[in-house]
Amino acid sequence: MITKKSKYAIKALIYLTKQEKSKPVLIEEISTEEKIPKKFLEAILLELRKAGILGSKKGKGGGYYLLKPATEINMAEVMRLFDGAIALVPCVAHKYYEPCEECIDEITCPIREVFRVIREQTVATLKDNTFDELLLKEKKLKRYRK
Amino acid sequence: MITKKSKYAIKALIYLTKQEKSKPVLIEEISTEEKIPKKFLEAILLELRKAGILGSKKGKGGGYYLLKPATEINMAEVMRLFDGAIALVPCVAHKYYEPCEECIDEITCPIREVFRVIREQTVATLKDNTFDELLLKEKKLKRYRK
DNA sequence: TTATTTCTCTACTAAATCGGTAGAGTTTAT
DNA sequence: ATAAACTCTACCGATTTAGTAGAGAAATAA
Repeated sequence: MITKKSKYAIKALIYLTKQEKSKPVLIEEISTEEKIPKKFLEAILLELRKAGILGSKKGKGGGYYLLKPATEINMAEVMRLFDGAIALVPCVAHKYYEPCEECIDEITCPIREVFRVIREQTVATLKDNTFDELLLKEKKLKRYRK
Repeated sequence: MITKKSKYAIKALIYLTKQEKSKPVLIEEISTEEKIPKKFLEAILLELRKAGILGSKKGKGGGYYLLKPATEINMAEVMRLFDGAIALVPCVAHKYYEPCEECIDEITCPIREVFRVIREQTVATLKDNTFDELLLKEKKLKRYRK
């Protein structure tokens, strides 16, 4: 399962994607609109800023805003930031590779093969979903509901 | 990430798949051969028995054995048993569905759409991998190494 | 029938992670 | 100078993970 941090981060980024670009949005506003505990959200937005995804401005008229266009931020990037590896076993992780401690022979491990495929599928899907794509999806879903 | 319990369970099942069927194998043997802590493995095998995947026999000549043919046990089943939902968010889980607490509108949630696709891909891959398929994969990998 | 073998069950525990909260500090605009 | 905002450090309770300990029950063999 994904952590709440990741889910909150994705929601906050969707919210920011909807705004007029470069206009800073208050933590407070995102917190109430998206129902994310404010203090927790603070930490999340800070991490997104340190990762170069968001920019911030202090003082009156301050807040957070997207640094990159929404076409260049995807779900894989965000999830890796907050949850670490996307892979289900460390030995097939890309950015966070580690041998499985209890593994006897990585090269001939059939479990590894399966999880390698799953990781590739998952990462591909997450990368396809940039934040503008997510907005598009939401619009489509809202049309269908009517 | 998958838990060690799941990984150990899969390894133990692969080991049992390799044995002459219906011949019980000692916990001790699986533990030393697959390098799984014995006491921990006991709990795992017990759970597999309660799930109807393994049978057991007590006393001398006892041990654990597969109850179903290896073509009818797959990785999805095992992982669900030990780790619960395969989905990355509860709202797209199949066997373990729960609404996301912080979700405002499930029907128009674009995040949900993405995770629904990922869950479908992952489950399909895990289901394809029955234990006889895993054995086959291992054989192929061993051939290639030579 | 008694000893031995082997699985079964309950209870505990140490460490890590998750999902936060508290509060002081720093920067910027007015 | 003051108020508005983000920034940073430190903490905390609950849950989960990865085990361990030890007694019990059933089956077999002597």
